[in-house]
Amino acid sequence: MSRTIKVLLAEDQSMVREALAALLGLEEDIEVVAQVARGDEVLAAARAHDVDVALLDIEMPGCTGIEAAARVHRELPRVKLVVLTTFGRPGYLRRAMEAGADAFLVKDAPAAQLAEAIRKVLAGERVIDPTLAAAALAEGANPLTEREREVLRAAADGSTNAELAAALHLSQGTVRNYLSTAIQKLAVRNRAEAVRVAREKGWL
Amino acid sequence: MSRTIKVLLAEDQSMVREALAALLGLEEDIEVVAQVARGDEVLAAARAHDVDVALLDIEMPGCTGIEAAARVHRELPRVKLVVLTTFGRPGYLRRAMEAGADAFLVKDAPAAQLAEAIRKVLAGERVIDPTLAAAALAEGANPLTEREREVLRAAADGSTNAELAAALHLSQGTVRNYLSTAIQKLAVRNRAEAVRVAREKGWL
DNA sequence: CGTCCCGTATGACATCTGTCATCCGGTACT
DNA sequence: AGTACCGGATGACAGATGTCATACGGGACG
Repeated sequence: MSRTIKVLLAEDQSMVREALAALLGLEEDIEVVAQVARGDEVLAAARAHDVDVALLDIEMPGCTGIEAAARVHRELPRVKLVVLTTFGRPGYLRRAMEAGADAFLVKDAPAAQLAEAIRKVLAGERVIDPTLAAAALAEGANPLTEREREVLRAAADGSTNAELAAALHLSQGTVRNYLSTAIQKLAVRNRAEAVRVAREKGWL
Repeated sequence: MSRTIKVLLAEDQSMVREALAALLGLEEDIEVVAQVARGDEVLAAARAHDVDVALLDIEMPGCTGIEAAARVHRELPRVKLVVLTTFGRPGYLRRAMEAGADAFLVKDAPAAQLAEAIRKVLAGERVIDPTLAAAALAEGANPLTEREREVLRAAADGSTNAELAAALHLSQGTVRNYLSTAIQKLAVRNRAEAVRVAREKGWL
């Protein structure tokens, strides 16, 4: 009756990627037909191998798994999308869902959930950790504007105001204004804390 | 003629841990006899299962894989130690070796190297990525004193001088002095950069 | 014994950062 | 037409941060 499920695996750490492939290889009905290590190779590989499900890590070079998910969702809407991540950040979940993901798993969930999630999304179900879903809903939307996010991202490595101003083509005063409003919105006391909190929430 | 190799797997993310177990399970001569998710459970599990090799992730709750390695090395010197990490930080390699590790692998190395490394350490060999080894030697030793490290670690989350002083039972001026010297030793321009650089080098 | 480094501390100083009020031009919604 | 919000900017001010000189007691090492 049903053929095996063709899976694309996107994860930058080869040891983890191949280990996950070995894990999925143990399942009778699942076959990993393609592996990529970069976000920007996902779409082409998914198309070339006519996969049923794409399993995407978020943190990858090239582009994030969320961006890759959005592209696949647009170009190959038939492909089911499972997003897998180290960090259970509510903002990630929200963005993954907006990008068209069908399942969202964190890497410290039991391994059995992986194959299970793949089967469920193919059956049309959505798979989301209920705790995370609650957290994502509870915390509300990202209060930062696009510019504030940019400045905060750029400030994350310890750049000074002068460097930020130069890099973003803004005046130093404007940089300080954005950081100041971001600091207030996040209810913290300096840029370093703002970066940390925004990161933790997946807003960065 | 030799029995199977008994391996202990220590890694906090269960999906990754079980995937690695699946990967090693494919090898005829290797058997994963124990899995733990915390650094502070390594020693007891290694002893209880009389393992030949312990495969240790560095980033774990309880204690780091490096600390766990040091304990096992002291208590069960017969057990070979393979340290596995996401981050190829030269300082990590150095500390792992000082803790008695026999092999040091990064997670973005090919999966085949894992089983290979396990066999090699049992044969008495040491397994280290040559590029990393060179980097570790090239960058020299950690220039920070113990106190400077502590202050930098505490400052990493965005705490202010006043909070650091209170937390570490120091005067504010002393905190500033330590941060200032750390900033100079790392040749950067503020605490945020100092934290970033020290992290990247594995000195934190 | 002298020298060096570490941990700790102070005070003074310059610079950086964060806040606030205020302004302008554009867009979007009512 | 009015209001609200965003991106962008300025100037003034207070407080935080980074630098430097200097000091003292304790190990370590020659």
